Amino acid sequence: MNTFKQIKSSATAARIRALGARATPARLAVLHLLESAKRALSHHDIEQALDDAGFDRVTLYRVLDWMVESGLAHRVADAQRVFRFSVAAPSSPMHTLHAHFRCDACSRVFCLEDVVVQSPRLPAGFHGSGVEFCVTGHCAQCDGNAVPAK
Amino acid sequence: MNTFKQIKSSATAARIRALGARATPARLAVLHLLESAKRALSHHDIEQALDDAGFDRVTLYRVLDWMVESGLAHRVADAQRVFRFSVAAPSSPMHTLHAHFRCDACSRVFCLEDVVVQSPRLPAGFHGSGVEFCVTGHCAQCDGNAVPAK
DNA sequence: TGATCAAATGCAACAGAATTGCATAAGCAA
DNA sequence: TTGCTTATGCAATTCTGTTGCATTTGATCA
Repeated sequence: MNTFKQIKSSATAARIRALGARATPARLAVLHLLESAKRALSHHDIEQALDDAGFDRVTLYRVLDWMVESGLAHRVADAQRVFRFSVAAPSSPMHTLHAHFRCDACSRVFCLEDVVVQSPRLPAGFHGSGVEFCVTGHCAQCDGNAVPAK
Repeated sequence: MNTFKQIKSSATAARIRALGARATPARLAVLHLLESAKRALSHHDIEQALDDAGFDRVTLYRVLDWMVESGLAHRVADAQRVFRFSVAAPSSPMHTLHAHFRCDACSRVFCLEDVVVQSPRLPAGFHGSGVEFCVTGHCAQCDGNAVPAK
């Protein structure tokens, strides 16, 4: 397992400093976690995954807020009205054409990378700047299983 | 303003009784309100709109739960992780192909009646049963105004 | 009408997610 | 290493929604 010292000079740390922010352990850990996750994580997921490091709950909230503000991550409210976070694709011009899949059984949220979302025609006077698109159903692990995955 | 007596035998009341439920003042009031609203209302919106009647907070929550259960209304979690409710179109087979517009300025949610949403292709093993589609931006009243509409 | 009874309500307490204030700790530039 | 600004940790609070339970009431039937 990497210590803070070891990853302090990593590309991730440089990316954080390039934004004018400090490369702190909490930011490095959360960013690494989100980058390695294939799905959108809740604050609770992140807290459990980084339990060893012992970050304060509020610190994680603030790191996530900062990531969303600086464009490193997306934030969506899931059906249980809990925020979920996923890394923003660096190439994506706006984090607006993002699609998700939420499993009704295990409540996990997956990013649908290759789904193209187009904005529909809107009523007169309305101007759209972003689109949220979420499909619900059963994920590959839960489909056909009585017991939800993990 | 209509008294409870006056609207007790209305078509709305009959619709409620047809579902095997009692036509109570709270249900009539909420149903009337949602039917006359052009947008999805939060519990807070509803509480304020029906302030005169003095319904308890919990009663409104339970009426809304009942409406969703019996198919009279849709419920979605908005970007601020607040539930919003809108009447279900009686003809609509499933409340899955529903599209919304959320104003970034005033946070109100509008129903986009005529937008057709189709489910995208999903990864192997995934099975979708519903779709949520929400466009964000500025509504007709807030567009170009510095101060958000009410 | 009036009695009856399950369904609905009101009140209080609770629960979970997220935010705010403030004193302390720590990253990083000089 | 020093100093300053940013980030963190802790406690308390807000906001949204839920649960338990005693009381009231809508609708049925005599």
